[in-house]
Amino acid sequence: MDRAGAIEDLLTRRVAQVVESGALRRLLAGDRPLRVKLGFDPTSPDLHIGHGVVLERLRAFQDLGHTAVLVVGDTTAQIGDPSERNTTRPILSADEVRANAETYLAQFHRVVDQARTEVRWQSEWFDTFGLREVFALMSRFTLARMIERDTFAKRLAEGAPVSMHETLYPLLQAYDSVAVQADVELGGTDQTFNLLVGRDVQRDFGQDPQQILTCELLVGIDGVAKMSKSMGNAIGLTDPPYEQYARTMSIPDSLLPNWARLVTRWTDAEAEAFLADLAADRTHPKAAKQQLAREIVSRWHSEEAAAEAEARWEQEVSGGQLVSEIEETTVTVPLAGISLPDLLVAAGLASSRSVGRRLVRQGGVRVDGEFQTDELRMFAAGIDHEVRVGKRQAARVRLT
RNA sequence: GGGUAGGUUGAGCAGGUGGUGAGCUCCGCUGACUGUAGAUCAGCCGUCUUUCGACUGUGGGGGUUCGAUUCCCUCCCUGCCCA
Repeated sequence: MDRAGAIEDLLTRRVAQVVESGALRRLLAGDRPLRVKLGFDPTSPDLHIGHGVVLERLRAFQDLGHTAVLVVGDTTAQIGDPSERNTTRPILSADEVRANAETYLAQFHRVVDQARTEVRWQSEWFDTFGLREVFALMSRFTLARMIERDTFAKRLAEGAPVSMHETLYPLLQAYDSVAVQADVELGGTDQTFNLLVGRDVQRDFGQDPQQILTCELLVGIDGVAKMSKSMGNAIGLTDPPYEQYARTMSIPDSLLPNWARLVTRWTDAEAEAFLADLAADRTHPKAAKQQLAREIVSRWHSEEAAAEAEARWEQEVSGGQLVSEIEETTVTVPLAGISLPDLLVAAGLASSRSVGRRLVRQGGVRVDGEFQTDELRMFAAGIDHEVRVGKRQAARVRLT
């Protein structure tokens, strides 16, 4: 791909919106290496494949000779991004923040070139930020402007609490752009408001406002909310191959377009062809999803890992035979033996004895392949058992 | 500061002004069906209990009472109105 084509691709592929695309095009056409900012809060360090979309755009900037500027939000982490619903966040210790940042960076550099990345910590400028500076920052913004933001507006309408310090979050993130002199900032569409505030604040500090490029959001495996670790609907970049494969297979069919366009290495033409075949019934939805799952695992692990994961999934889930390696637990059995519900609890397959009893009654428990009906069955020490609950959970239990 | 409405099991609610709140909808779990899921259907969905039952739970703490989710005191948290 030539440079013009690469620029075009950068500005359109998986991109939701470019603020002032004309201005960004002129910057990209110039000789000056641009400073392309991306911020993250070191609250939860694990990246998921939805983040991959933004990282890949950042990498595309690098490939055109620009510099990635990663801002570690060690200050704003203590507020919590208001675009997440949860208001209460634990205050992290400095050590936790550092550890999270390290984990994050290791995953980040799987996509983004380390050599052309500048890592900056917010505390660098915010630790010496005085009340005067806070005043200056706040005075340039109005309450009306702040509460027009959709998440605040929504919470206010619902009668949910909005804390004052949360309104500070966008301002602090915006000031980061001043501190690192960002030319461009990237983010998901949920970051649009924060990114726009950055432009205003930069103008106030005499800088040219940054250009903004937002990426399409990936919908989580529940098919409803955007992918997020805290929602439990995410696939982590470092999740093991089988995990990634199986979780991809569990997405609803309706999500295939969203995923095919965002999380594959396919070109737009390839993705559209894939979707056209699906729509015209030339591809079975299951086969299509398997193709997608293979692509995801291949991308983050390897083709071999993807093939293995698929073979295992076919056997275990599709074929209904869970035979693979299972976690092994050792349980010390009292002289009288251990009852089935206790065994389930000890193996971590039930949260309480009552739950264990219910599972047995509902016919969801198998021991060594046999469905169990007697919730009072006792097990003696010395014999190991393979215990399964439902289709997914299993443990090998060593009784001593 | 004044007023007012609230805080009930993971979430959202109902109920409840002294005589047993485990009731609903989500979520979740198990089974059936399928194409793995989803959808649909059936069941379950506080803890303990060989099933008879027992215990815990209505923001925290204290009080009155034979008995408190209910009455009283106090503290914490949230919405709205007024200033």
